[in-house]
Amino acid sequence: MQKILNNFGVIMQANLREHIEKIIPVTDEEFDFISSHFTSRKFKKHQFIIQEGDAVQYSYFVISGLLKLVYTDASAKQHIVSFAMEDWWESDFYAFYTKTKATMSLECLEDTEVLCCSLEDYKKLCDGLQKMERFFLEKATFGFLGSQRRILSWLTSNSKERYEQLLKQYPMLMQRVPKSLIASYLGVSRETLSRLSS
Amino acid sequence: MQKILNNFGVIMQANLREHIEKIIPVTDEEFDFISSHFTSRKFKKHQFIIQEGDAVQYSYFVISGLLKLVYTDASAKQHIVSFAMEDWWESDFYAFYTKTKATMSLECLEDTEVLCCSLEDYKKLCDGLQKMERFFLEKATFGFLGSQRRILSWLTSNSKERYEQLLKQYPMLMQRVPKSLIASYLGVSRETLSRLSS
DNA sequence: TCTTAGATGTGACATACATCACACGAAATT
DNA sequence: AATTTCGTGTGATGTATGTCACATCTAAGA
Repeated sequence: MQKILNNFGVIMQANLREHIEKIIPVTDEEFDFISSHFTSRKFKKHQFIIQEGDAVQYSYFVISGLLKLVYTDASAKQHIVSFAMEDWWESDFYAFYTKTKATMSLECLEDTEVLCCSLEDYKKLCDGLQKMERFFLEKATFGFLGSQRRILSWLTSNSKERYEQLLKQYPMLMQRVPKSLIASYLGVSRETLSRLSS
Repeated sequence: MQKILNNFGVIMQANLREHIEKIIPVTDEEFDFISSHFTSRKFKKHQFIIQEGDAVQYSYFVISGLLKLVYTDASAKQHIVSFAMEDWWESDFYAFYTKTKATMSLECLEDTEVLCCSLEDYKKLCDGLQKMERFFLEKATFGFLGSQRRILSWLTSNSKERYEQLLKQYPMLMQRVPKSLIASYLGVSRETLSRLSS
C-alpha cells in the first residue's frame, strides 16, 4: 500500500477531485488535506478486497475496474447485493461503520484500482472539513434513494421489466459482466434471465 | 400550522430531543435553535400528508401515530414503500430533496402528530450547527443500510421467511396495520400472506 | 339500529419461475 | 495445441404465487 502522491496517484486524485467537485468545489489546499486521508491500492481480477468474516478496514472509492458485493447464504448460494464501477463507493458498509466482521465479500470482476479510506480517516475528514461531511451526507442520501428505488422496482415490476430497467440505467454493465451475475442481482435464476432475453 | 412552542410542543420537543441525543448530545441553547426550524402539525386517520403530484414541502418527524408511504403503479395497484411510526422520519425524500413533484403519497393509518422541516430549514440546520449535519449523516447512513438489508432479505428469503423476519423486527406493527398492507410491503398478495400464516 | 364498507380466510385455476439436465462454443489454463 | 472451465441457451417438470371468486365477520357510518 502506498500514499497517492506518486504518478498514478496524480491521476487518481484528479478522479477523486472531479467526483467531489460534482457536489462541492474545493480549493487546492482543501484537496491536499482530503487526499492525505486516502491510500491507493490495485487488485487483479478475481481478487477479494473484502472476505466474509474479516474485519472491514476501509471504505473504497473505485478509480477504475469493476467490483461485485456478494452475500453468500446458508445453502452457499451467492447473491449480488451490488456492483461498483468507476466513481462509486463500495464496502460492506454495515461492518465498516459498526466495526463488526464482514457478512459480505467484495470481489474484483476486472483489474481494479481503488482509493481506501479507514473509519478514522473518514471521521477525521468529517471533523476537519465540513465540506466533506456535506459531501458524505449527499452520498448517503442518494445511496438511500437509490436503494429505495430498487425496492420499488421489486414491488412494482416483474423480472423482465426489472431487467429492462437495469439495461436502460446501466447499459455498459451488460457488456462487462456475465448474465449469470445480472440474474443474481435481479433475484432470478440465470435460466429465467436467459429466457427473458429471447 | 403552529410553532412547537406551546404545551403540546413541549412534549413534542422532548421527543425530538431524545431522538437526536441518541446520536449527539446537544445543549439547551442548541436545542432551542434546532426546534425553531420545525413546525408542528396534526392529522387524522385517512388524511394525506403528501399526495402524488404535489410539491413536497417538508420532511416529517413522527411524534405519534402511524403512516404509510405508498406508490401507485400504472394499473392503479398500490405498493407500500414503507411504514413510519414514532421517532421515524418520512417523506417522499426524492421529491423533497430535488424539489420535484411527489411520485408517492404519504397517508395516515392512525391519528398522527408530526414535526415538519422544510428543505430550507434542513439546510439552515446543517449550516448553522455541524452537530445536526452529523446527525443527518448518521440517519441517512443507517437509512441506506436498512434499505440494503431489505434488498438482501428479498434476494435471500422466500415470502414466509420475509414475513417472519418482519414479524420479529416489528412485532407491534402487526397489531397496528391490516395484513393486506403487510402483504403489500412484503410484495406478495394478501391471499398468499393469509395462507402463509396458517 | 341498520346498513355498508373493510378485513380475513379459502377454494379453483393459471402462470411465472426455480430446478435439474444436457449441449455447445468461447475463453482461460496447462 | 490440448484440456478444462466458464458462459449461455433450452427442454422437462415441479412449485410458489397471483388472480378470481365467494363466504364470513367486524368495524364504521348513516
